[in-house]
Amino acid sequence: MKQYISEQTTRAESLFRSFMKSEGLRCTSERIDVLQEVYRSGAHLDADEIYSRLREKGTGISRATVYHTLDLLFRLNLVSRIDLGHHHTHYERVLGVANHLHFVCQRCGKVSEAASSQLDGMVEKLCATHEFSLGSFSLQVFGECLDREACTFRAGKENAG
Amino acid sequence: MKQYISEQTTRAESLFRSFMKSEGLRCTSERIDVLQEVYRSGAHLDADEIYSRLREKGTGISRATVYHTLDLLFRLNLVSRIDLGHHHTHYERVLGVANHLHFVCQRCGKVSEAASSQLDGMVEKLCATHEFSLGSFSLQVFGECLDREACTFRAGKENAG
DNA sequence: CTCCTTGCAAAGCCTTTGCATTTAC
DNA sequence: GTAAATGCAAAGGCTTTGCAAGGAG
Repeated sequence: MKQYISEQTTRAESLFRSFMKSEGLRCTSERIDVLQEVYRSGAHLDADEIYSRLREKGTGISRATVYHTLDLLFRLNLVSRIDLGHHHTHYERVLGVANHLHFVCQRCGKVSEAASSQLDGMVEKLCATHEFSLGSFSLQVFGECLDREACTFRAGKENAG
Repeated sequence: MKQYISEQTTRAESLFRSFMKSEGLRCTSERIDVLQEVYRSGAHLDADEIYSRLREKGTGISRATVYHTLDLLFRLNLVSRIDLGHHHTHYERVLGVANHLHFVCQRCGKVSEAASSQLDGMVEKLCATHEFSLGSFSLQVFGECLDREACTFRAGKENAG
């Protein structure tokens, strides 16, 4: 698994470098840092979490740059935006995790994931039918954990709105 | 179609009334107004659009009440929250439109919809497997219109971020 | 050398909150 | 009559923007 993430991170980085070159944009260390943070964590982070993690690692990045870079990565379809019901955007890597969805419990706020082998194909088929070029997609399911013992997670930042 | 929407609006309203009764909450005219606005429009509106539309109709509702009510309707799974990449939440009716998804063009900002007969069943199956009780779901696909002539839509509020 | 990018701080926008008033039941 | 809901305005929190300084190509 660790191997796999590292592989996708490298792949994302090299894709990013060619995108940048073809668009006449610059590959700054800040941009690479943001890309790596999203890819290595493998979780759904919000802009502030990315900012804090990078600052903790000693990167002197600013919030403005984090937001700018996330916009850029989103436009290039290297990260996807997801709405977990917290009234602010979360970001997630695209490469290597296309076929999954999020369950958001409206009672305890917990976010869990599920993979589906069908999902990817289905979205691709729908895009083809509707003349749409697929960049990224996100599927959120809101509801409640059925396992009431598991439904206890509470943390300020992670609770459903 | 108009007949169908009206039917779903009535169904939503009566469901809403029983929910309210069972929870000991009150059916105020403001709450009914918000519910009807979302159901009758049939589109994905944001909180401010709902507020403006109701004000234009002469309803003296406040923004605070619109937000409170949308929270309530979301918790009751009568409306769903969707993220169309505009950094603020849009709302959509749940009853009668479960099996559809949104295409968001990152170039022109246009949002279009597609229905899928498989989608609903697939999400239900995944919920069952993962011990999750389905309230509502939303699927957004970000990418670009392939039909370049159609890809021209530009309007401040509706552009992709 | 150019002009893209960064960082800071301020501004902007959406959403929530506190409190007095109103209202559904 | 009483607890719940509304409305206003202010506060809060996430995101964007303007501009000077810095840096990649």
